[in-house]
Amino acid sequence: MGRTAGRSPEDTRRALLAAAGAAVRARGIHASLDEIARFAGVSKGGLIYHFASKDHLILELARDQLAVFQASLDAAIDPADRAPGRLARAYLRSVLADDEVSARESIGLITQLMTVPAVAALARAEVERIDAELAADGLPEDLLALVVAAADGLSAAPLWGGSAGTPAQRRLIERLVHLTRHPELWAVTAPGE
Amino acid sequence: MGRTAGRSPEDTRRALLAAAGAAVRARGIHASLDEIARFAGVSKGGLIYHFASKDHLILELARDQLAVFQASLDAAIDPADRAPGRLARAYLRSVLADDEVSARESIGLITQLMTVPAVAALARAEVERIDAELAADGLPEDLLALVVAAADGLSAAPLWGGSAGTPAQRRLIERLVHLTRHPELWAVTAPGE
DNA sequence: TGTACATCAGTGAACGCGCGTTCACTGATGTAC
DNA sequence: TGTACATCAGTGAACGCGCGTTCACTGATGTAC
Repeated sequence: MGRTAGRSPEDTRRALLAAAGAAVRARGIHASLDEIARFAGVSKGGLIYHFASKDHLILELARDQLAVFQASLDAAIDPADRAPGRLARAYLRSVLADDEVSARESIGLITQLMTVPAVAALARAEVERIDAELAADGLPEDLLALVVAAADGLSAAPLWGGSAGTPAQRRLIERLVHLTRHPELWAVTAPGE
Repeated sequence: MGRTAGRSPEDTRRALLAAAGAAVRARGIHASLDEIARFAGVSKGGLIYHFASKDHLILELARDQLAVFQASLDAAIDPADRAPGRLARAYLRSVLADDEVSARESIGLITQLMTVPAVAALARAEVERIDAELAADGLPEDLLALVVAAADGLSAAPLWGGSAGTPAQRRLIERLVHLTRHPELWAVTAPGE
C-alpha cells in the first residue's frame, strides 16, 4: 500500500472514472483534469499516477461505458425466452433501463466520448459485434431493421432535446416486442399484400 | 467597401461559416479560430471582425445548420400530397436526402454544436416546433411515434459508427411511408387484435 | 475634377490565461535480515 | 523484535504551449465640397 486516505488504489481509480464521467457530462470532453481530480478527492498528480494522460483516462472511461451498456443489454435478456428475436427484445427493453435523466446524461456522455477518434473506433467495433449478434437472432431482416432503427431513435431522442421514457414510447416498445414474437403481423403490412 | 481581396464581406462571412463547419467536423468543437480563419482566407482578426467571439461564430453556425435541416425537410414535402401524414412522409424521406458521407458529417457536426448550451436550447425549441407540426399531421399517435423513432434512429446511426443509406434502410423507409398512407395496416398489428 | 475625410474590412503582433504534463519530493505500508 | 530499505500512492509547484481576445494600425472604397 502507499500514501492513502483510507481507500484502496482501485477505489481511487473507480472514483476518478466516476468523476471523469460526471465532469465530461457537465462540461464536455474538455473538462479539466484538475476538476476531475478534485472531484475524486485527489490531486492532478494523483490522477496522472492512475491514468498516464488525459487520452488514457478518456479511453478507459469509454471502455467503462461500453461495458455498462453491454451489462444493461445482458440484464435485459429474459433467460426463459428461447424464441427467435430474444436479443432484439432485450435491445428494445434496454432502451428503458434508465430513467429519463440518466438516459439524457449517458447519451450525452457517449457522444462526447465519440469525438475522440480512438473511442469512435472502439465503439464502431462494438456496434459491429452487436449487429452481428442481432442478425443471428432469427428475425426477418426487414423486421430487425425496423426494431433497431426505432430503438436507436428512442435512445437518441434526448440528444436533440426530445424526451425519453414517455408512456407513448413505452407503448411503442411493447408494440415492437409483440411484433418480434409475431413477425407475420409485420409481413402483412408490406406494400405487396 | 473596405479592404478586400475581390469578394464581398457577405462572401467572406459565408466562407467563414463554411470553414467553421469543416473545421468543427474535422477537429471537434475546439477547432481553433486561427485554423478556421486561414481556411477561409482571412486572418484571425478578420474572423473576429465578422463574429465578435467564438461563441457567436458557433451560434451562427448552428442557426445555419438548423436552417439547412429545415430547408431539406421543406424540399422533401410533396406539393401534390394532401393526405394526412404528408409531413411525416417528408420527415422520413429527408433522412435519405444526403449521401452517406455527408450524413455522417452533418450528424457529427450537429452533435458537436449541441455541446454548447446555447445551441442545445436553440435546437430544443426547433425540435418542439417540428414535433408540434408532426402531431398536427393527421396520423394516429402510435404510428407517428413509430415513424419518428425509426427516422431518428436511421439518421443517428452514423453516430455510433453504423452505416446510412443502405438498401435495407431505404426499403424500411418506403415501408414506413406506405404505412402512413394506410394506418389501418399498422392498427392490425396491435397486441389486442 | 481634385482633395480631404470617414468608413469599411480587414492585418498581425501581443497578451494573458487555462490546461496537460513533468518532476522532485513525501508519507504510509510491506519486506529482508 | 527492531531496523533499514524498497515500493506504492500519492502531493503540489512549475513549465510551456495553444488559444481566444484585444488593439493599434492600414489600405481600399465612398462621399462632401
